[in-house]
Amino acid sequence: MSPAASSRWCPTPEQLMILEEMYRGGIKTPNATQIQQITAHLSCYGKIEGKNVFYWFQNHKARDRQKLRRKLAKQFQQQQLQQQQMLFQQQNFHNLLHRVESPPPYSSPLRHLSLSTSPTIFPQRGVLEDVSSPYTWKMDHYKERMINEMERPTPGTAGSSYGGDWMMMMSMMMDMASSTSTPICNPYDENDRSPKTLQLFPITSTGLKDESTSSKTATDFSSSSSTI
Amino acid sequence: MSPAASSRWCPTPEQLMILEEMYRGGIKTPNATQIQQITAHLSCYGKIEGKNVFYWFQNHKARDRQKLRRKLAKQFQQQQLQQQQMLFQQQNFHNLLHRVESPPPYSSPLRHLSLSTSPTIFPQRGVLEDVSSPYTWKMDHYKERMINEMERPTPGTAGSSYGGDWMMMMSMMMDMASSTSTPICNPYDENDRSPKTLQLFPITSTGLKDESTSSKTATDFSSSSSTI
DNA sequence: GCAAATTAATGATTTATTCAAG
DNA sequence: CTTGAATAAATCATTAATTTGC
Repeated sequence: MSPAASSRWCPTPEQLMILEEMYRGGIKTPNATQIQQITAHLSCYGKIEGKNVFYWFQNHKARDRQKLRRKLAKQFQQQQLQQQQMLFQQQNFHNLLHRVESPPPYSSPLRHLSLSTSPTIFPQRGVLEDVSSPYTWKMDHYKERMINEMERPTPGTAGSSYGGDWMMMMSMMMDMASSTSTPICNPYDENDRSPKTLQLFPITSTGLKDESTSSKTATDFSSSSSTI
Repeated sequence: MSPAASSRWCPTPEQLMILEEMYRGGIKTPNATQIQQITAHLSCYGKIEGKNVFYWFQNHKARDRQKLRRKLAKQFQQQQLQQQQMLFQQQNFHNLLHRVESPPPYSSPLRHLSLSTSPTIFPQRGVLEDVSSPYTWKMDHYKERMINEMERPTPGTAGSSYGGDWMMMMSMMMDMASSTSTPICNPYDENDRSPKTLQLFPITSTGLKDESTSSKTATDFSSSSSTI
C-alpha cells in the first residue's frame, strides 16, 4: 500500500489553532482572497489546499450554530415548562379562591408573568455569533388591509382586553386568504400604516382560556368564539 | 439617523431558531396562551410582540403546506413516469418473447429522459482515482464561488500574494469548465447520482468495492466506479 | 497492553432555502 | 413567476477516540 495517501485532509495542530484563532477573530465566511491567503499561510505547517480552508469554515460555522441552537432549544423548553407549571398553580389557586366550576374564558392569570419578563432590551446580538443573514418578511398588504378593516366595523367589541378572539378571527382570515406574500424587506417602507395595525393588538392583555394544554395542531377555534 | 423604528419586526437569529425549533417540535398553531409565553421568552432576545409570533406561525405553516404540495406533486409525477416506464419495459419484453417483427405502435415518450439510457451509471463520487488530473473534485460551490470572486476581485485586500495551488485549482476549474464531464449521456441529466436512484435497471456490476477496511454499518452501495 | 468493535468528530458533498434581479 | 447566486442545513464517509473482551 504505498504512502497510503489519506483521502482527506487532516489538519495539523498548528493549522487548527490558527484557523480557530481566525474564526474567533471574526472570520466566519472568508472570501476567495482570504482563503488564498489563509491557505498560503497554513501551508507552512503542512499540506493543505484552498478547499480545505473553505470547508473548514463552512463546517465550523454550521456546527457552531447547531450547538447554539440546541442550547437555546433546551433552555426554552425548560422555561416553557416552568411557565406552564406556574400557570397551572395559579389557576388552581384561582379556582380555589372562587370555587368556580367553569373558569371564565377571558381571565388572564398569566398577565403579570409575561409582563414581568418582557421588557428586556435587545441584548447580546453580537456576542453569540455574527449574524450573517437578517431575515425579515413583510406582512402581506392585503392581509394587513383586511386586518385594519376588521377593526373598524367593530369598535365596541375589541375595545379592551383579551386577545382571545382576535387570534381566532385572524386565523380564519388568514386561512381564507392563504395566499402568500412576497418577502422583500424594505426597512424604509411605510411607517404610516403600522400604527393602525398596532392598535389592533393590545398586547397588554392576554386572552386565555385556561385550556392551555400542550401543542395541538388542529383547529381549536371550535369553541368560544364567544366574543363579545 | 436613528437606526431604530423599522416599521416591522425583524427577528433575531436566536428568535428565529427558537421559533423554528418549536415549529418542528409540533407547534403549528399556537393558541393565545402559547403565543404569550413564546413572546415572553423571545423578548429576551430582542423586541417582539405577540402579533409577530402569530404572523410567523401563520406564514410558516402556509409556506410549509405550499412546499409539501409541490413536493407531492413532483413525487406523483415521478411515480407516474416510472409506471409508464415499467409498462414500456414489459411491453418490450413481451415483444421479445414472441418475436414480434412489427415495430411497436408507439415509441417510448420517455427516451429523452436518460432513464432509459442508463446501462451504466457513473458514481462520480468518492475515490475517482483519476490519474489524469492531479486533484479532482467536482465542480462545486467552492469553485463556483472562487470563479465568481475572481471575476470581481474582492475589495480591500488585494489578491497580490500567493499563487501556490491556486493556479492549479484555477486551471483545473477551467479544465472542468471547458470539457465537461465525460459521460455526456444527457446534458439535462445532472442528477444521476447513482446511489439514491432506485435502479430500474440493476447495475449488476458495480456496487462492490473492496472497502474491507473500517466498515461502518451503513449500507454502502455508493462510491467507487469500478468499471464494470 | 492491545486489537477488534463501537462511537464520536469532522472533513467533504449534496440538497434546500433565501433573497433579489430579470 | 422564474431564475441565479449565495449559503445554510442535511447528509455521507472517513478518521480519531473510546470501549471491550481477552
